[in-house]
Amino acid sequence: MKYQRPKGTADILPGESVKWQYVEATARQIFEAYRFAEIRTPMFESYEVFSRSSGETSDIVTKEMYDFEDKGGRHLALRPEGTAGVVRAFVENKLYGPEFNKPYKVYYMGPMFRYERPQSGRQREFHQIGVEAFGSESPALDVEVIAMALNLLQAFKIGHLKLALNTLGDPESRQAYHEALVNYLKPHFDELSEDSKVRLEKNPLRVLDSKDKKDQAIVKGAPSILDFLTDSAKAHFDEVKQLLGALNIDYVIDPTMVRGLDYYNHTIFEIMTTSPAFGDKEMTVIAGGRYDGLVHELGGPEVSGFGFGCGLERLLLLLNEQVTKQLAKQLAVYVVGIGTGASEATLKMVQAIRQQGFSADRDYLDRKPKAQFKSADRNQAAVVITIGEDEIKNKTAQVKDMATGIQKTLPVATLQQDFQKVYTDFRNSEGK
RNA sequence: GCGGUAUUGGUGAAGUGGUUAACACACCGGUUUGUGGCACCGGCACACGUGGGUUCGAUCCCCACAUACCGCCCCA
Repeated sequence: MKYQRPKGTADILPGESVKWQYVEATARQIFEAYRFAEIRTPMFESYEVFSRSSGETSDIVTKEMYDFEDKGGRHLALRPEGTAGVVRAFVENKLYGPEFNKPYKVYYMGPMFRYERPQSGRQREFHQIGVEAFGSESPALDVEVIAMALNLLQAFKIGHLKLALNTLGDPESRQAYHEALVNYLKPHFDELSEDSKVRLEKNPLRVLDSKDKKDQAIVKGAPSILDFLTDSAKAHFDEVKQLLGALNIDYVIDPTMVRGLDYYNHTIFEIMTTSPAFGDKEMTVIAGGRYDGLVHELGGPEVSGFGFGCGLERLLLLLNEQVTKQLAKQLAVYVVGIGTGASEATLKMVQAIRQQGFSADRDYLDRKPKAQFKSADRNQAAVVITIGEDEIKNKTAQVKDMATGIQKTLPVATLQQDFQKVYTDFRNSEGK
């Protein structure tokens, strides 16, 4: 094959795209119930928007960004995640101004790009649905957004959900913990895996997340972030837990959960699920948290933020057949033309029906009636209209209800002027 | 970026160093004249991811590359 799509990208074909439309439409519905409004930001931004927000040393910035110089010498990057661009837009458009509702709540959906090794549910161009809420430090906001994330997944009937919760505390808590963790790990340095030795230098919290057995044994004895929270950080987290309880939302505290992006603090969460699609292993579908310093970091005032990102490809892998089956679009009318002379009449008929708001299709390959009926059947046509020489002569057409097999002869004029009536008449007779 | 597995028609796949690359599904056509199912018959691979090499000869052996999938890193 001469041309192939770039590594890690996908063509979303008809049949697949209906699922995307369904997921996107459902998400919009839910978000709007929570009063989030859509924001659309560019697919690429100035490189610094991402390097500043995600952290200069984060993996995303150092090895996964698609960055390039444009013809004007600007250093740009394809967005690897959604939050940074939204925050930039929030600041640039001064959405923190007094005339806007607080919290300022937005959602987005679209492609993201990360240069990494593709795997199931993980691509170089992938899609996220995400939300951000700015301007409230209330734990109630944390909980509401988490609840919305759960709502989203529940709307798709995805089971085996697990909400994992942790807090990174405020900068003060974080620094104290950072120190304690490093002090704990240093004496074990030689026992750590090669990966973790590097992590200890770059981002010690990552060691907590190691999949290496020996590392995990060491981590077991490590201090917990929860013991290093300042009073206010602890109060925030306690309130979050209490409110989740008030909504009867189950969660598990995972003090070893960390984040790939540097901008998070306080509450962080992940929603995971197990599915055959991921080899029955746990896979994170939604992840998010609080990022109180980020708006300021990107040049805005001290405005807090809370949001999450949802991996669409991963979500799609979880949609079960029951949900997707009912998505097939039914064809209202298939027009069968018999004989070469019928093409004009057939064309006029499909056009007239389409103009009345119904879907209509026909044959374009001069196939025999039997083959045309087969197509009608395959397309799940509700009604077939047949036009042959006799019908043309008499200005009539055969109209057949495919479910019952009942066929009537009707004037062409009726079909072209009031197909709605014909259609509902058929539907009613089916009910009986 | 590292390690592993895979790559045959529209799809699922079988197969061998050597004249015709199984089988099934799908699709198209037919089984007499204008109607959806079933049955039966027939058709359907510029040749086995791409490029090199070994060989008298390779889809089957070797190398490189590409892509997919799995594990690691990381992550949605």
